[in-house]
Amino acid sequence: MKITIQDLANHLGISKGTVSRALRGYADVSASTAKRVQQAAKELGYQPSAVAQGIKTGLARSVGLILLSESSAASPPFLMQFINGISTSIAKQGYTLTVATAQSDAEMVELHRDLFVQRKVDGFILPRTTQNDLRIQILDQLKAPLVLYGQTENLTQYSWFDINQVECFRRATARLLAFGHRHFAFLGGDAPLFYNSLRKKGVELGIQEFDQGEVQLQIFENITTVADGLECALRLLKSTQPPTAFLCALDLSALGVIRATKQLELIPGEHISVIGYEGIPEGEFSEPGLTTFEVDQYEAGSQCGVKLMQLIHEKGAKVSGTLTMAVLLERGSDGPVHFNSGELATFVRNRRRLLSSQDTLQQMTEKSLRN
Amino acid sequence: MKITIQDLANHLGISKGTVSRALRGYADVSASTAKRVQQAAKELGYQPSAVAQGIKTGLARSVGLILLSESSAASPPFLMQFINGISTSIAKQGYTLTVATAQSDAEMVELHRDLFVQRKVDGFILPRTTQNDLRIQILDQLKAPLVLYGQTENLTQYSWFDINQVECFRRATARLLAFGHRHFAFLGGDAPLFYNSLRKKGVELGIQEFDQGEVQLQIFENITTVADGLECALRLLKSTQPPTAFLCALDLSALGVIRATKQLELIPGEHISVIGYEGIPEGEFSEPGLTTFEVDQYEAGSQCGVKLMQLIHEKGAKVSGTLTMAVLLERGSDGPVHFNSGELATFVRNRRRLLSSQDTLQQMTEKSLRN
DNA sequence: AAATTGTCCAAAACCGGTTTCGGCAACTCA
DNA sequence: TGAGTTGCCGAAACCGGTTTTGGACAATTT
Repeated sequence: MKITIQDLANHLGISKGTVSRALRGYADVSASTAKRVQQAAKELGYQPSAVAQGIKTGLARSVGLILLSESSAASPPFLMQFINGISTSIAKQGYTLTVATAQSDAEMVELHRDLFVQRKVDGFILPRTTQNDLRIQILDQLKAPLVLYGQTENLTQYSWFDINQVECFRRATARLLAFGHRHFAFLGGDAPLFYNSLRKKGVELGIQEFDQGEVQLQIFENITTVADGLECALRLLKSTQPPTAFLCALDLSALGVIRATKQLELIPGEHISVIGYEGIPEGEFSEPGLTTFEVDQYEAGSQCGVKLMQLIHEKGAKVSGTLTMAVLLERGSDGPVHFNSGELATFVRNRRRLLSSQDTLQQMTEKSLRN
Repeated sequence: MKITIQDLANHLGISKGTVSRALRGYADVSASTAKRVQQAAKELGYQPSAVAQGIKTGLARSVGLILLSESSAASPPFLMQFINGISTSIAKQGYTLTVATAQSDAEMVELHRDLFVQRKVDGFILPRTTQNDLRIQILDQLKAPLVLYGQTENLTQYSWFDINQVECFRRATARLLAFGHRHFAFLGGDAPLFYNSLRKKGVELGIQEFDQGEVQLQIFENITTVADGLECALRLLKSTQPPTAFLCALDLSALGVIRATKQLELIPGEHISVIGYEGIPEGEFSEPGLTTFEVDQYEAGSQCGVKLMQLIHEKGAKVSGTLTMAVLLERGSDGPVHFNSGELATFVRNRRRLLSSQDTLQQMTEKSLRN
């Protein structure tokens, strides 16, 4: 049913070796036969089987991306654009992307090993790197080509791509300090992941450079969803020493903070400042828009793909790391300090009192409007 | 470097044919040698090359999922869970998922053809089906196994899985009619996709069954994002005959509607009703929670995977379609009718007047609170 | 004791490509 | 004209598996 190289050779009355050489553009085949073969291949819709090719070359022409199947709801929002970037960048060389999901960290490591040993993939892209990444260890043993999206320890041995998150958060902190803020909260993300330490370091660096001894910083970890951010911010804002500036490792938690301000009828960008990181689409439509660093996830995937292609194809290719910047989108969720921490606490207290009385007022107003 | 079956055979002093038969569990190999081989394979970490296996069996042991790389922002939210479902369901039989992205509809068709002709995949899962799906046509020609996630015309020839979306929207409509609503808006999604016609049909069916001649229905299409929903709902609510009930083909647009009510200080579930479809996580955290049909995307992917495995492996396997229901999550965004359309229009008009005057009031209040 | 059967495995063919090798014919050059 | 190139292509080996074939030997039957 499917046409093979032998079929094509018979059809043309030449040997399959010649067909192969003609299609791969070898010199020792006459221009006329080469043309004839290519013509016939197109007409009959012949394309060599990647499987059969792979057996000789030892390559599967596919790269692996293995995700932890987080049973909890959604996956990191960046993923689809990242996948898109990878697959389009590797498509040029006839490569495809193999996506698998693991249910646990242990299975994640096994999957990497198995896919490579079975030659289903020629290399891996590793997102969400940790300090001491088990995936890297096993792939090192197997001498499997890999590219990190993110950083880790002993970075010089690997190819990697990352955003300079330290610098992003240093700048965000400096910006808020310049706005006059002195009470900060850092809502960190997944504690085990390397990015989290980088973003935290950026905040600490920013404060350290300013260094007036009057800056307060509260640090939280594992604030990864809107709900987490909402809860954390509510708690903080109701405290006696609320932060006036929220630095969020993730846009999702930043959106949670904004939602918290809504509940307390505070105005982000005025009463408090919030800065996020990642640039997810929802950030544009919140009220006010979320000030955040926009990461080009497509570009990230694309670069990882290109680096991996180099490692796989260019013999003795050097590993290379790339650090780029994300762009700060200045939207409305941050601005000059309005209250200091104490004033904010008082303001919130009054607001809450007002809100509970308004509830009854609201009902009365509506009744009157209806008539 | 990588160990082959020949290496293993030499190491054991037997022929590679015997090794192969031992590992694949053939009967004509003594129990003792079988054990010895399996033992050695484990110790040396031997796993047969999927590529080499594929050449004999003609199978790549991978299924394809090709996505349209929508340059615009995010991808359909359902995707990651769906991918997760596919890949875990096919992993049992040693299959992996090959994901590729196309930049246009034409490239989408080409990619399907090429991946199959090159034997990179053994079959496809087709999400986001359209009325006259070009992917199906080309795969039919190639006799490629395929499973639809969604429906299309001439459905009996294919395996497919879908949610009974007609019934979902019929029920949603009946529910809102029972709540007393008479003015409806249906915010449709991607017009070319088949799901859109199904959901619209459900709404029309629901109204038709009620059939009192007093029901108004406005239909819109291509409302696919929060921003779209927001804009559309604002326009409608400010009109002279606003709908009191919004049936949204997508949760995202439903969230946009809720956001519109916020701007007008209307209360969803009280002043108006909104029902969505899909059950994305954000729907839980909106205020109030979004009433919606929760679709188990993991299960959908899983079922598609299972069906495709049957088509690929069981010779002469029958195609099969499966229709399941989504569960209605009754959260707060819908409820008994409060205003009729005319009353709502008046209410909105007054609210807007109030809001613009409040803006100045607000500023004064704050000033006084600060002192 | 000869014939038959069954057990187990080595050898070889095969899958669909790629690449090496070698040979024929046509050309070049002294 | 004869030796050495060169251009072109068929034949064959190879990649790493699977599967078929066939044969050696032991165990059973007649």
